[in-house]
Amino acid sequence: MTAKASRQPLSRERVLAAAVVVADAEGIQALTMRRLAGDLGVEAMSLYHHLPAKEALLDGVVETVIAEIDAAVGRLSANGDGEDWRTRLRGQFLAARQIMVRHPWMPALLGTRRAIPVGLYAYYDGIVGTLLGAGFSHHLAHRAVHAFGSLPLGFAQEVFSPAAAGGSMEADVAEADLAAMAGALPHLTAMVAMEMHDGSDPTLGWCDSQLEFEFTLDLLLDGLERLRDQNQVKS
Amino acid sequence: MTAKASRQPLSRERVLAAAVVVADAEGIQALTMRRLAGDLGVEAMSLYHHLPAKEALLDGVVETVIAEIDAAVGRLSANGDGEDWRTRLRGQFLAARQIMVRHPWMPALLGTRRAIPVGLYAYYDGIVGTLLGAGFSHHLAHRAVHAFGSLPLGFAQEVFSPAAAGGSMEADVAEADLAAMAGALPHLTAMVAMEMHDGSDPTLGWCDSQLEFEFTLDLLLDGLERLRDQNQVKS
DNA sequence: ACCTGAACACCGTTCAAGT
DNA sequence: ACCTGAACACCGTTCAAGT
Repeated sequence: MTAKASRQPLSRERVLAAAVVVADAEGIQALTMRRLAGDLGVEAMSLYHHLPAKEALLDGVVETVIAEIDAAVGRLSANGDGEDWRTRLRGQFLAARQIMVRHPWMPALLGTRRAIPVGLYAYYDGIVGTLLGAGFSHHLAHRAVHAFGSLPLGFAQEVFSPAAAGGSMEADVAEADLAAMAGALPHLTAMVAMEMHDGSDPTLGWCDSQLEFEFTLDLLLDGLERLRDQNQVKS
Repeated sequence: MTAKASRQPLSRERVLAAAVVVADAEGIQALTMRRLAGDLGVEAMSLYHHLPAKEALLDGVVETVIAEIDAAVGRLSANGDGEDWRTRLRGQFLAARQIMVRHPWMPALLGTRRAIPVGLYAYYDGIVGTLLGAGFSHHLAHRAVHAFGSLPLGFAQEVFSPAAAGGSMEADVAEADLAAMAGALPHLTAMVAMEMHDGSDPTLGWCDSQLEFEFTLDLLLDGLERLRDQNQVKS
C-alpha cells in the first residue's frame, strides 16, 4: 500500500518512524512485523537487526511519540520564561494534546507497556520543577503529579469514548443505545438531551473535546493552587 | 494447570467466569481460546457455541467485572439513603476500587474495547442522578462525569505504574533508573527522596495507593462543589 | 443442540545460509 | 554487517463431521 522506501539502509529510527506512520494510518492492530517490513521494502526478519522483538518495537514507538512531546514542550519553554506556573503547565499539556490527537492509538498502547518510557522522566522533571518554583511543597507536587494523571500527555481517561482501540468511532450506535434505554436511564438521557440542545457536545461518544479537557485541567489547577495557599498560610 | 471443570454443560456465564479466573491468575495475555477451553475441560472450538469470537469473550469479561461493580454499588445504595452526595459518590468509587484491585488487568483491557460496556450506563445514570439531586445543573453534571474520568471505576490513569499489562511490577528497576538519572532530573529525584523519607510512598512505581486515589477524588469533589455553589449564587 | 478433529490463514520468532 | 528463505510454535477461526 505504502510506496516502497528508498534504498538507504535500514535503521532503528527509520523503522520506528515507519511504524508510527502505519499506526496513524490504520491503527495499532495493523502494525505487524511482516506488514512493517513490507512498507520498508524489506523482509520481516531484517527488522530484527535493529530491534530485538516486537515488544521493543512498541516500546520504541511510544518513545518516539514521547520525544515529540518533549520537543514541543522544549520549544515552549524556550519562549515564555516569565510565565505564571498555571499558564505554563496549561500550555504544555495542551501542546501535548495536539500531538496526541494525531496519534489516537497512544493511550491504549501506553497502557500495555511494562516499563516507563524514559523520555517521560525529563518531561515530568520539568513539571515538578515548575510546581516547586511556584511554592509547592515536594509533597503537594507529588500529589499534583498523580492528580494530573494523563493530562500532561494530552489525554484523559475516556471511559465513554473507546475509539482509541483503532477503528471508526461509532457515535450513532451509542445514540441508538441511549434512545432504547431512555426509560431505564432517566438522568443520563435527560443530561444528554440538555447538552445536545446546547449543540456543542452532541454525544457522550466524543466528549473528550478541547473544552472538556480544559475544564478538567482548570478544575485541578484551581484546587491545587488553593491547597498550596492553604499550606503556606498554615506554616 | 487449573483443575478440569465438573461435567455440567458449558454456558456463556461459566466461560466468562473461567476467563476472569485466568486473567486474575496469569494476566490477560494468558487468556487464549485454547487455554481457556483446556481449563474448562473442553476443546477450543466448543467455546464458539457460546461466544461468537475472541473479541466477544473480552467484551463479556469486561461486562462481568462491570456487573460486579454494579452489584456492589447497588448494595451500597440499599443502605445509606440520607447520605450527602459527596460521601455517597466517594463510597461508590472506593467500592469500585476494591473490585478493581482484584482485576488489575481491567484498565488496559477496557482501553481496547470498541463498544461501551452496557452495564456502565446504569452506573453512570446513578451518578448523574446523585449530582442532579444535589443541585448540580445538567451541564455541570456532564462536566463532572468527564472530570471524574475513570475514578468511578476505581482506578486512575497510571502513567508511572504500568504493572497492569500483566507481569510483576518492577519498582526496583524504576529506582535504579532514577538513581542513574539523578543528575539530569534534579526536581524529580528530590521529590522522590523527600517522599521516601516520609516512608509512605516508597517509589513512583506504586503511588496509585488508596491515599493518592482519595486525594485526587477529594480534589475533584471540592472543585465541583465550589462550582455548583458559584452557579447557584449567580442565578 | 452441543462438541470435536483437521485444516487454514496469519502471527512472532529461530536459524542456517546467503552476500 | 546486513539481509533472506524456510521452518517452527502458536494464535483465532472455518468447516465438515460426529453424537
